[in-house]
Amino acid sequence: MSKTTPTFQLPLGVRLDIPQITYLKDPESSDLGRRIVTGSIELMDEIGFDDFTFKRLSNSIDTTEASLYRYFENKHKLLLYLTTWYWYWLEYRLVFGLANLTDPKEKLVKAIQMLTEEVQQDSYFAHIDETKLHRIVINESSKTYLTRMVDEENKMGAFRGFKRVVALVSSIVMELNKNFKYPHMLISTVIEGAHHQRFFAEHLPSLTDKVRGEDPISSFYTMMVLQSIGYKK
Amino acid sequence: MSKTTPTFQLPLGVRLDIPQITYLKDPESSDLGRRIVTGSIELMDEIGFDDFTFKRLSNSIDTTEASLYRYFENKHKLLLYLTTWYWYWLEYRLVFGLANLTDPKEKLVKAIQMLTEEVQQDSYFAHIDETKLHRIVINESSKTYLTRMVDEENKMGAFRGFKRVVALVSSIVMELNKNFKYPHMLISTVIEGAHHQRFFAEHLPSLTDKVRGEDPISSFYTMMVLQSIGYKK
DNA sequence: TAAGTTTCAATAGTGTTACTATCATTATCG
DNA sequence: CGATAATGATAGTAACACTATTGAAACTTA
Repeated sequence: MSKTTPTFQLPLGVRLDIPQITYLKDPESSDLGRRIVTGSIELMDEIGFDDFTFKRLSNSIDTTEASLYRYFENKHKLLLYLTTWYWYWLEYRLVFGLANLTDPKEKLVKAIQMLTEEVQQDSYFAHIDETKLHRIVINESSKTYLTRMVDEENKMGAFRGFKRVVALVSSIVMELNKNFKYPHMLISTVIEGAHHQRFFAEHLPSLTDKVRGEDPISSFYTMMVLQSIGYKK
Repeated sequence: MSKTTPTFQLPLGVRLDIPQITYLKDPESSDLGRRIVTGSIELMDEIGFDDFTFKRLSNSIDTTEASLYRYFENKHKLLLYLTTWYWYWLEYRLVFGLANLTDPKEKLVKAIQMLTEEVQQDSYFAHIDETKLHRIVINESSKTYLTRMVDEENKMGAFRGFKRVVALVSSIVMELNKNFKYPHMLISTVIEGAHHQRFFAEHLPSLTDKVRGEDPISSFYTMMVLQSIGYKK
């Protein structure tokens, strides 16, 4: 037992098994590691990925640059770790949230909801602020793959988290319409689209639409999916 | 008359009026300026925005770093210039391509086509390779707004080009269904979505779908738009 | 043709970032 | 208690993103 942060037992003994390409040393394995994760979410949410540096992070969590490099090769890999964590967490919540449902339409609607809505919950996992992490995913996650290293990193499984979520929800689409030709395109469009729309709503509102009394982003994508797969009431 | 590059008269005397926030000195106003634009498209397409530096550009077009800084404040602004150019060019083509059509459905289908298909044409404008520029837009355009400076740059009109394209096509959507609640969301989803899907098709294929004998990206988004606005044959 | 003005090249220099390396110190664990 | 792993402290390097200054062409206008 560590004497500093309490070793919080994850719900149901779950442990998110993040691919190793993202880190050099598992940040879950030490107190410093967890502080790096906590602190980087805090700082990146505050100043954004571009201004985020290992120097600033080391100051804010009171350690040294050199120590950070023992856990993560560079800040890009750290972002990859954080976003991957988010996808695995989302997958976990999806599987859990859909477990008891039998009606495929209901399953799909709930899944789309979970993919597109804002994250309110907090403290599922001790040292991670999911709300802040979600904002980071909205603002920065495209930057994980829009790089020269995509192909190489992809080979090593860096994007497995995102792919699994897409595959999971696509399979529900196929339950509802087995002749649908574009399930993956549809779902990856929804996920990335919802992120961009949240960004637009905050910064470039003329690229979105506001509707009183509802979350237009969730509503729009739910409607869009059902219409696209030709769902009849 | 300049003695170096021939002063190519733009089709119909059109001149794309790119907002000034993107540049310090109009690159259309000199030979060096045009070489910067040509060379940056070439180089950025080749090595990507992240590895692209003013030093490398100055070497490749045989000028100095300092000279580049006279035209563009930094490489971010240069990317902004290039993508804005692309949006204005697209808007121009859209207006032109839809001019003779009266049936709103036909107009919408053609517009979606133009928004989502690959750019084959070339040499509309003398010193710009539109095919390479389109690849840059696909790979890098999200980076123009996913920054800390969005709000500030937006105030100064930096994203007018994108907004105008979205507004233009949204208005066609509204012609077809005046009660539709999410025209801007729909169209900005299509544009950004199509870019991402092209990227996925090349690098992360399990996030897309392939269909023999058609361009699945154009087909998917055309279908998606028509279904979403509830178009009945 | 001379003078002014714009344009660009050349060079140098600064602060910051993204690392890498080394060695001392402190926990942890068998 | 001794070994080993984890961290801290410090230093240093190469590249990058600029800024500043000066001087030479070239082009413009009187």
